[in-house]
Amino acid sequence: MKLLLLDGHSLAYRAFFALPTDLVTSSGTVTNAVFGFTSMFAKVVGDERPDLIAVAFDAPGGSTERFTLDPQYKAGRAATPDLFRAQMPLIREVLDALEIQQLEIPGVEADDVIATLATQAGDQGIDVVIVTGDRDSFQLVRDPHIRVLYNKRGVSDYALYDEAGIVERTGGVTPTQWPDYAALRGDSSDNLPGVPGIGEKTAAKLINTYNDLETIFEHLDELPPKQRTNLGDARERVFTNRTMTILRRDVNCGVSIDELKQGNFDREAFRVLCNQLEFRTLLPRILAAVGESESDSGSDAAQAIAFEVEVTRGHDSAAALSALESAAQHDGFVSIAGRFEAGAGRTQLLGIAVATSETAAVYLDVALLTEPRVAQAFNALIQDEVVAIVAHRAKELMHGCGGTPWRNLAHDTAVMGYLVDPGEGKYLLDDLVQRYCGIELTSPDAAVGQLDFSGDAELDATGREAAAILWLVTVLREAVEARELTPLYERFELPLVNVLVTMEHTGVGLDVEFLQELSRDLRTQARAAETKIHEMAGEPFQINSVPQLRTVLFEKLGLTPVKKTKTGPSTDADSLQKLAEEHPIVAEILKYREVEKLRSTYTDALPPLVGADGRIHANFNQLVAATGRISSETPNLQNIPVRTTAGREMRKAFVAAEGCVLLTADYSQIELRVLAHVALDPGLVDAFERGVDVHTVTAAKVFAVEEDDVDEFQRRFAKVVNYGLAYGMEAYGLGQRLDIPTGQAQEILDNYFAGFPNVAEYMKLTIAQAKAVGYTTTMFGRRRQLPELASSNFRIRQMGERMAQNAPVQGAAADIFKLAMIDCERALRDGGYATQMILTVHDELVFEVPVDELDRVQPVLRDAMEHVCELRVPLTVDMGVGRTWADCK
DNA sequence: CCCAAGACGTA
DNA sequence: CGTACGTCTTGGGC
Repeated sequence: MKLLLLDGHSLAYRAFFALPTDLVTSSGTVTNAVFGFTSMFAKVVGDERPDLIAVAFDAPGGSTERFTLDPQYKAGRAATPDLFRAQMPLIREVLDALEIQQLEIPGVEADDVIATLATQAGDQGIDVVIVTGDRDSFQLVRDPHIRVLYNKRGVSDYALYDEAGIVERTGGVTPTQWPDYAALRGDSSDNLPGVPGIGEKTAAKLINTYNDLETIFEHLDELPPKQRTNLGDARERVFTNRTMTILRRDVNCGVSIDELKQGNFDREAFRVLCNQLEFRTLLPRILAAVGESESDSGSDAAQAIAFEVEVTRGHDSAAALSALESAAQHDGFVSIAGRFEAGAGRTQLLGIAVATSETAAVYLDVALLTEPRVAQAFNALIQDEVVAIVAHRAKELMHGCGGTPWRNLAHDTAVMGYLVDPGEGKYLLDDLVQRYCGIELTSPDAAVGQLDFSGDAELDATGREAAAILWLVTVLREAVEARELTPLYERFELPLVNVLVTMEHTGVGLDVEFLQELSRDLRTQARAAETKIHEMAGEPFQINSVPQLRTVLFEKLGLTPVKKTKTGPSTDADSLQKLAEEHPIVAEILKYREVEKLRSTYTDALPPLVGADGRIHANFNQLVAATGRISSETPNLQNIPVRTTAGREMRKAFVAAEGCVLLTADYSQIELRVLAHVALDPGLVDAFERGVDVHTVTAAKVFAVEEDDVDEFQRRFAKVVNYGLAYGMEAYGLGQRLDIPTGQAQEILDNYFAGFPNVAEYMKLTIAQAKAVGYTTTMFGRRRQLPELASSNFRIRQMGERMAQNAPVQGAAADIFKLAMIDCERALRDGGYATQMILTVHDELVFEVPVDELDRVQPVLRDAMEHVCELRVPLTVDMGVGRTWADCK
């Protein structure tokens, strides 16, 4: 006998956030949560085949009991988005149609209902599986009968926990100990504060050592001083937390266990409902999972989505040759997956798998690939303009294969995943395959963790990846197309992969000796500052340590705190600046910070990253920034100092190769120009068309003076306003920034919006539109999902509004810039230039140019950049030339 | 070896 | 109480 208990609210909520809200019926009903929940339901029912099922829902008011104990319970929690709430009745309707028992007990949460039923059933020797995304259910697990099927994330990622599983997952905490553990750790989503300094790890350790809260508090004296005081202070809170976390097992549910049988449902009625919801693929899955499907024999096949891949290993060059040659003849997508020693793209490639069908792949060891004839065949494959190559994170694979671009790259599934939801995060192949295709990529062998000494499992995995990419391509193409992202994908993102791989492969020359000398100099300066600081403080201490610095400044020397962080007064540069008058130590600290920052982040961190070729090869990441920008890591070459004189020195270390110079090309005020274009503001457009300084024009409007009479001070204010605006800045922030009263800042803003009325209008419209659809769009169609806008939490919603104002502007600038990179690269290639693009910094490109082609290439690049697209205002590019980056002025 | 917090570099 | 990033040091802990 098996009972399945589902937490309806928790699962539906997970589904809602896992799936895009543009899952709508043709009549406009958003169905992502219904679809996701039903899909989850079909999967677990199909997998578990329970005899009894019940779905519990939270009572509308929540738990009366917990609320009485702590009025703050679940306070501050984002109200359920309207789009979600509207779908709950539909979920109930689906379950009704399936004749599944639903329980909603007034004054009680779903958890407690489940706890009660699970305990009753367990006592009767019935096997219970609890399906939920709420970890508090872990306390219910009891061998051998009660287990939790925990929804880790998304709609298809689950883990089934028995007692041992819980212990393993939590780092030693047993189900019985769960409430004590959770009480220490707190629960931010339920607004139960934990103990400062005690996170999951520490809580688990304490529970492991002392077993329960009572014992911990009896042995406080054995703990480190910090923990002791923190625990002591939080004592009452912690015990309340525990009471709140313990689930009730005495709820009067009004049903007995044996009544939780699925009723005889009306298949036709259900079919009609599915049609209304436009669940085409779901209908057969549900029917297969629940009760016998139409054709009994086919039921198993329908629910388990088979993903068998036959991976063969090419053992010799003949096998490799024939595999590569037949791939080259293939009339359709050819997918390639790579296996790397460690990090993809940055370490040795061990082998590749090639697939031309969704069920078979060939794995080739890198040793084979280096044999001349095989290498030739492989090169033919990746360079052949007719063959359509698809890959996942193609750029990394290209690096593994020698760092040259693949002109026949037809698709990159990671890039598509990014475009569909650029905030999602990692775009792991197995995640995408699971989400979009409903397929478990990990092979059954790997899943059970079999030890494997032959390495065959890894080859197998690479082969499966190659095959899975072919599954994914089709589905993602549809997803991209459905969101009208195809032009952006084909014209911008996909060609960019080749530009980036070339740029990363080329790298930038670094003068290591220069940096080492600079490092010595900085170290001396730091020492000098350090000595003075320690003298003035009257004792030596770690200046880099914020807690220690706080003690010295605000306790010992009695300085006045300016602003606070959540752990104490802030010591950031802004605050310290304001304290400079109070004590001479402040200036020295600022100095110390400055030189130490430069030393640790630049002069000392960069040289170890230089490759065998004497150059730095950063990783320019196309898939991280939610707005569409490119980011740079290991190292970050997009934050090399430039604002201060001392900082700018760093740029002298970035040097052109022998016979070359560096050429920088940066868009002048690209974001403001984008704003002028999209807002179609006459004042802004006019300023850019006249080619005058936009900050001066702004200053004239804001301070009501003639443009000729604007002074430096007014211009500086105007500049802050201009940029702050694109970030959704308000009066308070502007005031802080300019060190003026909020009222005065408000006046400036009012004047601004009076002077540029369309900007105000545009911002309002943008926010309203984003709220209506749940995402923003750039002028080139790039989307950014903004779930924050649906939050009931004021602060989060406001943050969402600022992001909504910024994303279309920053994003469009990024779009334009990416197009410029592509066009520049093409111009260089078509013109047969030896010039290389080596850096990209949001609105600036750096090229390495052979001296003898500088005069010819400069206008070519300028033209490519300035005419990359047609805006209502001109795009202008400033260029600089020099031996080092610092000299490019 | 890992994590969080705070600080700070860039556009 | 201004967006978007990546990296460093500390301090605590595993």
